[in-house]
Amino acid sequence: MAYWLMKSEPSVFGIDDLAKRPRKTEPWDGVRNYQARNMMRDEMKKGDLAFFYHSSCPEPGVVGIVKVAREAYPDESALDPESKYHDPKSTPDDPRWYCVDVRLERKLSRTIGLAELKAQPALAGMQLLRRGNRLSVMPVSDAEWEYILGLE
DNA sequence: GCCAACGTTGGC
DNA sequence: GCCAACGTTGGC
Repeated sequence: MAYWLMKSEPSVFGIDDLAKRPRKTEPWDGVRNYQARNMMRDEMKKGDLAFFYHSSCPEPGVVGIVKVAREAYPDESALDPESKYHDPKSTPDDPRWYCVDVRLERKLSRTIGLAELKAQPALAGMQLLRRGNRLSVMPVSDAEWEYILGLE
């Protein structure tokens, strides 16, 4: 079982939006970065856990835990001309983009903010904290996972 | 709104 | 294959 971190802008889709979904489950679509896609498509397994991270907002940070409910399948939003995630280079026969389904495990009791994460020497090597990091889906080590939950 | 850091695109 | 231009991300 692997651990992950997945970013979303709460003004677009936040943890409270996920909580309101039927069965608290939602396709994690719209990822348009090859590295992130490859991790979702090739490495994410059903049952894996991920931190739900709020980005581009007043208090960026980890706000909850989600579980991978369905492994990667073609991202239909790429095929939909009406979607803002539409990619004309993706076709049903040769889908370029993939998504997984995530289900809310639980909201954290509080936001564990980016500033707080940065202040932890134990997390100095975390991918999220590396300079210029822009990946929206990234792995989290077992040690990082447990340490962050210990901060809650 | 600014800007640094990337990723992608396309001409050559 | 190189690289400049451009677009996007995301913290501040």
